[in-house]
Amino acid sequence: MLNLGRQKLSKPSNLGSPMPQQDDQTPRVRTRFPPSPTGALHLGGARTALFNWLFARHHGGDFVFRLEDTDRQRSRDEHVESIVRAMHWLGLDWDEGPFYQSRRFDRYREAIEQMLAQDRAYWCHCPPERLQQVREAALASGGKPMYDGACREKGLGPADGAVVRFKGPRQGHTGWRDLVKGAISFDNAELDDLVIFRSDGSPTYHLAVVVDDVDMKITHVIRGDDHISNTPRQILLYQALDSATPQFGHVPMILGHDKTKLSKRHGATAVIAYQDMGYLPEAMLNALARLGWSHGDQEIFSRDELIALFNLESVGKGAAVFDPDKLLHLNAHWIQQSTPERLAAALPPFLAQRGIMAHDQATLLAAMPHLTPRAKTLLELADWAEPFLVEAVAFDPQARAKFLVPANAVVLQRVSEMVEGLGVADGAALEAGFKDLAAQLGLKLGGVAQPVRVALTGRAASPGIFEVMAILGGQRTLARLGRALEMTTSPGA
RNA sequence: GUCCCCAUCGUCUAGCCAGGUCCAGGACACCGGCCUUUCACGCCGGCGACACGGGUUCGAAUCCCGUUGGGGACGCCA
Repeated sequence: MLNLGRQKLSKPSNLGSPMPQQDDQTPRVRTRFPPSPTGALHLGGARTALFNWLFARHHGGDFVFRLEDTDRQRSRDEHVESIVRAMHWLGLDWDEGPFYQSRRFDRYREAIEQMLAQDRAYWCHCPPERLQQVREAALASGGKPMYDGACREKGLGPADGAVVRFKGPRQGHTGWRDLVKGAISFDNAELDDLVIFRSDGSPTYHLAVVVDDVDMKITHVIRGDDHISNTPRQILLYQALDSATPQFGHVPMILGHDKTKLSKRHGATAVIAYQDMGYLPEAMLNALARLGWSHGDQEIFSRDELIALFNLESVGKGAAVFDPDKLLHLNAHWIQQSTPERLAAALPPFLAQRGIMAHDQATLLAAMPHLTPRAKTLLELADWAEPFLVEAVAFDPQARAKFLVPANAVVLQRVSEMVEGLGVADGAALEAGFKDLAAQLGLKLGGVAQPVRVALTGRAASPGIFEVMAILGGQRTLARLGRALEMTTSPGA
């Protein structure tokens, strides 16, 4: 069993001081994130979680985490674990929960009894086949596939295979002022009597969310706009339960590059996959926040800035397409902002992918500042770090064929002598020496630097050559120079 | 099909609510240049959009209507 107790991951600092001002008139802000554990946390869900979390943190309120697992067939523990892992990674900590709907069935049953007693719900004996027919008939005659209310006034009781339906109003309109979309209204005639209690004894989503949001005193429901059509039905349920409705904010969906609902066809959609690909959580948070929300022309936001600046008014109304390139760019930025220590701590898994199971930490730390401007992901960072961490460098065949040739033997020989004399600590002296040598040999600086670069790193691209030598140290520099010198005369091996 | 939502560069967006300062600004990507010992970083420049049609107005990206387009919902899934 996972430990899913009260979580306190990162304490959002109050730098920039968001405004946790709470007077006694306005109730404390409480938001929630209620995924159903039927799959991994995907980008859309993560953004919804982020917006709810930011809204709560901005207002100094509470963020509740709840698992909507009323569908026992599809809900799985492994998905709960992966969602929790993703939330942890992103640093979205919750104040209460996780609550499991599957453990609250008694409470839902109680609500249903109450509605039944007040004639706000009724038993329905219609078999699935009939429902299917009614839907098809409605569709055929150009209408909306809705339940026709056959059992509505029959006064039926429980029976095998029976369900309980909500007895909704047939006239009037149900609307609300949406926090992001503005006024929205539905004709109640468009709403049919939805099932709130299944024949297997479990409550349905609509009933469970409403009861939970009431019990958990949720004040703001921030969710994807694919829930807009559910909202009038839920508002009616709040009323049937004699409860006040929370405020609703429907944020636009995140689409794939072809502008359709995000799915596996669009590449990596599970947030946790980005951790494995070498992305930093701050980059993901930054990217997710900017998908739909904006603050003038600002593009870069730290977690604390997000908390200080986030508001629902600045959330756009149109759907957004997720752009992996922008995430990559943001990741490069946040890698550069990060500290060598933190990066080094996050690197082992990526190093391991390259077969490096152990390495010298001091060397890695020393190299880090020269590596970060070149890496857009931790995976790339590990790649750049490799030459500094392995005993014998792997030579890029092309680089070797081009630079470790007999004609360059003299270059390597002379540089070795130079290093023996000057050491590797004084970059300026080395540079002067390189220029001098280049002039003597009738070469440009690159003519000297490139063979040396390949000799020391095995590649044609690396940090500045004098930095490379300093990081490697005199001994290893000389050893690699020597080995490369041998290679210039034995092309095959 | 019915209902609901939406509509500024390829993408994310600012501007729209309180019409003129917008022949529309920023960012990513792309292209060119600079820097340079390589690759990056950085810097400079370029390409590139108000979906369409009416209306209101001296004036509309901004307000109104319509069209088109897109998305979502219509389950004993959430």
